[in-house]
Amino acid sequence: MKQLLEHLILQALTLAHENGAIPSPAFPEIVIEVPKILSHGDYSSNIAMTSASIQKMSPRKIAEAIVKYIRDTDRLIDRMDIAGPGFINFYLLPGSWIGFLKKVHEHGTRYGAVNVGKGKKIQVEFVSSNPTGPLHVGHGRGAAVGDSVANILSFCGYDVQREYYINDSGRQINTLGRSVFLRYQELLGESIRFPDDCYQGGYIKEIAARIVDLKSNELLDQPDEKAVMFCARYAANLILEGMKHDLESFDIIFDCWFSEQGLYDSGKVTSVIESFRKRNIIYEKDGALWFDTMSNGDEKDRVVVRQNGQTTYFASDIAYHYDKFDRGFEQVIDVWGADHHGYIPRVTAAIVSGGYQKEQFRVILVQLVSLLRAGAPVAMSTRSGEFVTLRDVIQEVGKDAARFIFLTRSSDNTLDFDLELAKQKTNDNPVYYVQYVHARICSIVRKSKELGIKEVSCSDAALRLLNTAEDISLIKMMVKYPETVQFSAEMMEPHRITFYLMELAAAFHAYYNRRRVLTDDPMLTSARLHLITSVRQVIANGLSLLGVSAPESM
RNA sequence: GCGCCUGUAGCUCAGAUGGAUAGAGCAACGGACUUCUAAUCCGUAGGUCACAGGUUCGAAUCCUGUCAGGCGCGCCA
Repeated sequence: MKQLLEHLILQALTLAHENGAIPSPAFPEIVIEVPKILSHGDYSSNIAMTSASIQKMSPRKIAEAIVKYIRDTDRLIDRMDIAGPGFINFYLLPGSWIGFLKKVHEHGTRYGAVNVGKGKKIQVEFVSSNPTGPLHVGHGRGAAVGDSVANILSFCGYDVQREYYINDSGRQINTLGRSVFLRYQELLGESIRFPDDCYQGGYIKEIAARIVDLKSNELLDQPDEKAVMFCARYAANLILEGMKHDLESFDIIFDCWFSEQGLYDSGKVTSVIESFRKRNIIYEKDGALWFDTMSNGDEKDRVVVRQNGQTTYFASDIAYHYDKFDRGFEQVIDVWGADHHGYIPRVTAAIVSGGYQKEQFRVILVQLVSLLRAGAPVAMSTRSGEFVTLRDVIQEVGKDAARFIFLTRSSDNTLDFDLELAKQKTNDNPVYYVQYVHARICSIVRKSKELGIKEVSCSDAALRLLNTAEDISLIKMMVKYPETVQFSAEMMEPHRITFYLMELAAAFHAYYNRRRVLTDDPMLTSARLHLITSVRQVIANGLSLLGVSAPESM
């Protein structure tokens, strides 16, 4: 609809200029918006005001010229007003809405899909938690955001790949191995001293116990280094399997689990460093190798090879991001916890050094989650190993509630996740509010079938009966859906879908309480069935972008 | 000290490209089930958009500064 009005206005401007009503053929971008106040029309444009300085005319005069030259060939517009400082307000004929309503059923599960991606290969990397301990709520938020962004992009025509980067090399993995090996020794009766910098959680003991079952006391006879290595590999694999399992029960399936160690094994890390050396963008200082990130916007240069000869995490991360582009992705999205934000300039710098555009790389920062129970903070300490895992949360509140709640805030904001609230079936917990719409409509449809009403395609004459304020406002809400999806895709902000769904749900519940769907008038009944099944379709489509189910009954 | 995020109703938060009278939900108060699911709806009340300047026809939105809270500033990941 907006595009249509844009077209009409452009046409009017051109005509007005040709007929000498306005002097300049230069027109600013035409913006159509839905006024906040109903009495300001169905749509409005500020084009007359933005043109004022170019045309050197008063906004109202320009507006008059535009209105005069609008050629409404499709008979959509009831009337046009010029209001306030120069807004042009459009009031549509009630019948113009039915064309938009029909589109919902026409496009079905694809309704709302705007092809902005045009097949562009894009990768979304998210979660990427170190395999040194179970996933917690914070990872859950990253998972919900990443997966939903991937859903939305894919829906909008991007060729999307979901990837999980496994940090299976380096010091943390070694620490994991040491932690497990110590517990292993402890289980076999040796007296140990368990250092603070080792992983304290109970899961370490469980893993050690499994190794005892598997290997009995064999590892004790091996050199420590070898035993630690075995424990590290074994534990990391086990933890990774657990994460896969947890993520699957969160309905998240990755296309690729990418190993950091693999970058070392294939020599990619060393070859990247070698190429930097040849290009003189890497230099030696204080016995370490530094990469020049400062000339590309970082606040200082960064070490890639330490004094002790070991590469840093940054080194493999450079190789990793180059590898992404080598694999053909035109754009690369990383979903990170906000505590890593300081890392963005150096990775961006590395990407620019590699000859890529900085626009090809985008980080979605997700702020912290605080876990609460009935308003009181739940103690979370990785150090003591006492924390509520993502698995616990899913088990307690359910996948749908968890995913929905993670997406009820913009990622820029911290989020309080209250376990008691998430379980409650009230308005405080909007998942059910939205899902209830779907279930309610399914129930009406079931009822209609019991009454012998067949869901046949509905005539235009019947649809024209949808002319009450409630009917029109529901249809308007649905017309807004594709715009919402598109904007959500462009901004990579899934919470916009969440808020939209809550708004649509409110409009439907209001409708339900004021208008009966199943009436004595067969024509009206079929029209309203058509209307509400459209709402059901949009709710289902939106929920699927969030990764939340649409139940047929509740 | 520097960087990033946040500051909007009592509480939790929406407010893209600057637009008309700043919106929801919760909590409070008053109503609506002989009728398609009351996990619902309707109504009332609630605001110096942290503060101070600036930009312009017009600012919650853009710029500068200040204040408050969070996060980060390793040859850790």
